[in-house]
Amino acid sequence: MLLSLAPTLRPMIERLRLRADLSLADADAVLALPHRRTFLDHGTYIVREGDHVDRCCVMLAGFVYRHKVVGSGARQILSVHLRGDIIGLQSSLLEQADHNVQALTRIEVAFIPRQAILDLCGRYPMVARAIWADTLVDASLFREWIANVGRRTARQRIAHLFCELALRQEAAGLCEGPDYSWPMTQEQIGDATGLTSVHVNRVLQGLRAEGLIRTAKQRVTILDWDNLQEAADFNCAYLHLPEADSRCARRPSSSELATAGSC
Amino acid sequence: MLLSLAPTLRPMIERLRLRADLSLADADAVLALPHRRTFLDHGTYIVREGDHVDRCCVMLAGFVYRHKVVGSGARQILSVHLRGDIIGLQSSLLEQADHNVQALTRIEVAFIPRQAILDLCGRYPMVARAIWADTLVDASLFREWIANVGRRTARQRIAHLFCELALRQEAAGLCEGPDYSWPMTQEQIGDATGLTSVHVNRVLQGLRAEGLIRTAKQRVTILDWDNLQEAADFNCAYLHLPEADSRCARRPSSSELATAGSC
DNA sequence: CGCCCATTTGACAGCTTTCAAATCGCGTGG
DNA sequence: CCACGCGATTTGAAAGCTGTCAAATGGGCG
Repeated sequence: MLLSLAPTLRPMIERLRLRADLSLADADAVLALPHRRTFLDHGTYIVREGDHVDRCCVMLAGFVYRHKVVGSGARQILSVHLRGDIIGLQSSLLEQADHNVQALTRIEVAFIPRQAILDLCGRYPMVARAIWADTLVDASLFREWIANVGRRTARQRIAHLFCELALRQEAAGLCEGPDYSWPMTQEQIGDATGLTSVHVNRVLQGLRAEGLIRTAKQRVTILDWDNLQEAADFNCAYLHLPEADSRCARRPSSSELATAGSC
Repeated sequence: MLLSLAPTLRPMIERLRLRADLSLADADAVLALPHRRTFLDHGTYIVREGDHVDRCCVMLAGFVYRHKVVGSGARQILSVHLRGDIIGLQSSLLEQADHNVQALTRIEVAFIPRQAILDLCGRYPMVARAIWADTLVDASLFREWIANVGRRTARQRIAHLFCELALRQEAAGLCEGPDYSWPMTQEQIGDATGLTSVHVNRVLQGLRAEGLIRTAKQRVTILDWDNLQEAADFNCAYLHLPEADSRCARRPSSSELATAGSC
């Protein structure tokens, strides 16, 4: 059942299995994809706006973020990505990249040639469907972010970002209780939520004072999930996580998590 | 070369041809898709958040918009769609719809069963690739909108919306000079840009006073494209319109358009 | 002619931004 | 082990863009 030889791309399989029912043959074909595994330092650009990209990138460890720079020089972060996420498909099917992708932390990734992906999709329809579905989930997150920066208060936006990254880390099997890694500075939180770092700082102080979160260096502890979720106006449906359906509206509290063994 | 029988889905072919090189066989297969053509009144919901959707929808005429409603009751418009756009693929590959799709005007659409699309994609890889690429362009627009509501001023956001819809109408072959149909009320412009209708009204007055645009009922005239584009911080690269490459950074002025015959 | 929705207008409150400047945290070098 | 350096976090005060709340005006349609 589990695959043997150098399963570098296993995070990719795990992800695609969430998006469609893959047969063993499908999974083997994915694992057999040609790829180059590498480590990259914090700050490294994976894609630059305007680039012509001919490969995609599977996240194995660490965090990256997509962003755009507007005319005034301000930066807008568009999404954050972690283990299992597949990025750069956009850029590889389209003419040129319309945004930047940059490492938020030191990362481990696998680069897969664009043509290998296209060939795979041509021969394994269910894999194609899974990858396509994954890009559609990507788009769903973008839509939620539009609503987040467009119609929520600063407090809600920031709390929402915490909820999203926490749940996605859980889904990727990265969590250990209510404690999550937190790769963003306050300035980056601002760039993700359309706020200034100064204001982010003040809102963060509020969330801490209310006992919703606790921050340490590079980590965050969610002390009160229920209230944080409410403060965030967060509904995880947009993440399209299978089996999250029932747990979603009211996700298990931190204490329940310990016994549920889901982490 | 041109196709004969009831080419209801021709707008879809024209769109997909922008996304990939389709053979005649590919095109015929698309035109042969089973579908139901219908007219729907302004305000009709095509997809509701939470729906389980089993069809997609090709726009033939009129405008629709996607939107979400946040906890406070405020609405955020996520995108506007016109002739040739294919919507509801998101909802048909994923479990349930994460946003609403509603008619902005009276519209003409063709509904295609989800399974027919999946079958088609399985048998015609280039069609699959074209449709996939089209959904990726969709995602690109979402990303630009995140940057728009997140990091631009009210004036830029609104001007940007005008630029986008103008260029997309041109690309769809809907325009007749610098005069475009404009299906949105000021309140809807606000919902699309994260502003209130009151403020939209004031900004609009500014744009008119500066001679950038002129609005009539349901229509807008772009009087000074170059300056509107500059006021909008608009760069059309994110639309991924073929051949717009060179015209993009500096698009032909209104006067040039008349002689270029591009409309 | 009258209703209803969209557009305007005014005054005022307020959430966020700006602009500095101080403090903190932490890896590095002496 | 401690000083240094630099980025990240905090803090303060003041300005400003945008929102809020009404109310008036305008335009289209039955």
